[in-house]
Amino acid sequence: MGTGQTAGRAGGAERPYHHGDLRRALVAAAVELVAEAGVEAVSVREVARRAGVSPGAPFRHFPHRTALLTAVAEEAMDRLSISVRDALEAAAGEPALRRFRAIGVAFLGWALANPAHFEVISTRAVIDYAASTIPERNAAIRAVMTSLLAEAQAAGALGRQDPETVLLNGRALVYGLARMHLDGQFPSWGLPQDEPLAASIALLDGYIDAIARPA
Amino acid sequence: MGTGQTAGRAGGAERPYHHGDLRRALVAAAVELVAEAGVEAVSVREVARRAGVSPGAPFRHFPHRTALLTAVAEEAMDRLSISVRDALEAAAGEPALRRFRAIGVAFLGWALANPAHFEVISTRAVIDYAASTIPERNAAIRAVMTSLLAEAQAAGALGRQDPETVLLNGRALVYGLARMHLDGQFPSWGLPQDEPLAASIALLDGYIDAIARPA
DNA sequence: ACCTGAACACCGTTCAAGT
DNA sequence: ACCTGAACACCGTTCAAGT
Repeated sequence: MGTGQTAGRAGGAERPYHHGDLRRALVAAAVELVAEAGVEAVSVREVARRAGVSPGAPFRHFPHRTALLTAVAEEAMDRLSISVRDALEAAAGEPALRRFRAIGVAFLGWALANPAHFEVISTRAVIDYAASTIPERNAAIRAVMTSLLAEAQAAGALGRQDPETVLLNGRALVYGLARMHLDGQFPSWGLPQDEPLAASIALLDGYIDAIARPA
Repeated sequence: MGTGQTAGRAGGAERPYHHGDLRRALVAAAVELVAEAGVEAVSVREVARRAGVSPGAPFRHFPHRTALLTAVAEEAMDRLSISVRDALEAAAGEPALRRFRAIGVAFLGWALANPAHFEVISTRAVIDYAASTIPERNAAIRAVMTSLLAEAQAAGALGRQDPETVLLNGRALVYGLARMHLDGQFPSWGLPQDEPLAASIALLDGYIDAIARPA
């Protein structure tokens, strides 16, 4: 044990990393820190400490703190995308408007369960949003929503609203709810802190009902 | 000039403040900084510098940076409240649902025109939201919205949705739009960066139309 | 009563020097 | 090619000492 030579790619890197896959280790440490103590708790130095490396080392892999957090955000966005995909698979047989709803429910479920990660993928002040892969991930989800609403409209399931308005208002609603929760505003709007997801889904259902064609 | 004695209350405090109303000067400097360069640019030391005072002086008036920013947020919230009040006065003669809409328009107008101040009053990570006067200001606006929706319902202006759902979804929608704008997400949702207010109001109108009783 | 100025324990970031 | 460790210019916050 301890001949101090580790392969760069495969193999089981144990103990400290003097050579290992530092980039990945840094992102992993940052992801942990975000979950444990929120975005503001992520300092490059603390991440370096957790990776067992000197304070300057991370700058070999990320030009600045924002770039590190952007990598964290991209990983978080991947998880959100998977959540949405799973929800769509689970709702595969249902009408288009129900599948549209399922995306909202998945988003709310993920955002309320992972507030700090939701903050990272959302907040401009924290990451380089435009330069990240997040907009394209978003675009993919948006495209699914658009086609679901087109399908719903073709089936006569929509009311008076045009699909684009339904899409954007739905997105803003769900994003707004997730943000209100994150920003600690549920109490001041009479929403329960204990069952935030149930309350949020009930509101989403109210919205869906408002834009659906009357039965 | 310069006999170095300034009254604590009235009088015209000129030049530096060696004694003056430092608390107010600190808040004013912080408000300026927020507008100029955003929340993250507000450091206690920079605020002290702008007020012409030593780095430790602010801590005589605010226990921590968060308390200073909370004072900034309360001032910002006052301005937002005035904006809403003015909009309600301007819409005095109109039907309840139009006055409900006017509150949303005023909120959007203020938030999009003052993104950094909107961030300060909204973000939990930045201020002590619960301990501030902001929740009560919010409650006042919420109370007006509630009574407007009750009035709208009594007049038969609402569709199937119950007023509480209409209220909370309306709030989440408008908050979500303001946040999406602040977080730089308008482009990735196909919304114009140049005319964000017009686009947001159009969406709000779509929502109002969806919850209104069909004509 | 309020402010100064030095101090402490942190930051992000850079850069020579090491391996 | 990648990492160390010292350095720089910042922070928030505390606290003796000054007026």
